[in-house]
Amino acid sequence: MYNKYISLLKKNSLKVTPQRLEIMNFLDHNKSHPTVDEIYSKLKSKYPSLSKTTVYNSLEALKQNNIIQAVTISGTESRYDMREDIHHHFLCRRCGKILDIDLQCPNIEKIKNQGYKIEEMHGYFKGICKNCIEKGA
Amino acid sequence: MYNKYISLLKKNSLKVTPQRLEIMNFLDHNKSHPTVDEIYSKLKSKYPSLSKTTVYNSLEALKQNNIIQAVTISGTESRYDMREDIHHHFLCRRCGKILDIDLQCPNIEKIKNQGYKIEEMHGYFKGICKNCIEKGA
DNA sequence: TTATTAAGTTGTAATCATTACAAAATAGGG
DNA sequence: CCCTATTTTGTAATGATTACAACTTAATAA
Repeated sequence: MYNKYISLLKKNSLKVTPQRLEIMNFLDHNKSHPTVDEIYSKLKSKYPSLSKTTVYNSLEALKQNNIIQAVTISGTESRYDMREDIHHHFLCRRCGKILDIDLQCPNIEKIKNQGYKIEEMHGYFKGICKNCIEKGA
Repeated sequence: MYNKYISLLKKNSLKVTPQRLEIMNFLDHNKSHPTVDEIYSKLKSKYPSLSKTTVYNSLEALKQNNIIQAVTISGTESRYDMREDIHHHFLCRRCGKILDIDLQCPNIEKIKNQGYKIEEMHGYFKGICKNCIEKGA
């Protein structure tokens, strides 16, 4: 059911293309913060005509319209996230996974009151995740 | 007076080299979160033998030892910061400046209590800074 | 439905930050 | 002063991202 994605695109005056629908669908069903390359590789096998530039272009358009969010926690590549609510991210140094951390930032209001206009907020934590701590020695 | 930097290096079992001292001194006196290229260019004119690889290497060593911090807010390049206290960053989309935001994150303890080991914490805000809002129409 | 055109897609070729590597230099302990 | 591990240096890769131009298509209006 791509209706959800179609209306999101239309609401933002973006043309509805099969490529964009596939990318949105992929992100919606892969919450592991995939890289451009992961998105491209997976979709390429199903849609051989897909170009990596299209993936970049589409992600950029979706990001500009706040449909998706770029997660730059690793420092070397962007990862993408389709969640709408504000949340933070945790990068595990041992297993490399990027986990969602659900918490509110009580500081945003404070900064707004200081005269800043806030358009984006990112909270990144790095360390060792619960899972790896339990497994590891 | 480079004594401060010398003892910081020694405390961390890093060799004291003129390159490292210059880089530390530069960061200490340039709180504008310079890029590798900015650090390199400025120091290169004073110390022509300096190599950009050395800047990268030194920054990496200093980062590993928590003497400096990498700020990856822009997504395209790392910037560096010598402040010791925990603080957040604000990237102004209009003037491009990266500003320090002094506030505590009350959530760190919460996440630790959930079983995560936290080694780093980064809070990034993006928007328009006070200054640009006042100047702009 | 068809014609029109602005928007989107594609592939290739740049770009640019960062890393790899190996040879030369040097810091610091003995 | 010697020795050796560490650091510096320059050059050459790497890898993510962007630029670009030709081609294609979505969406609008007649």
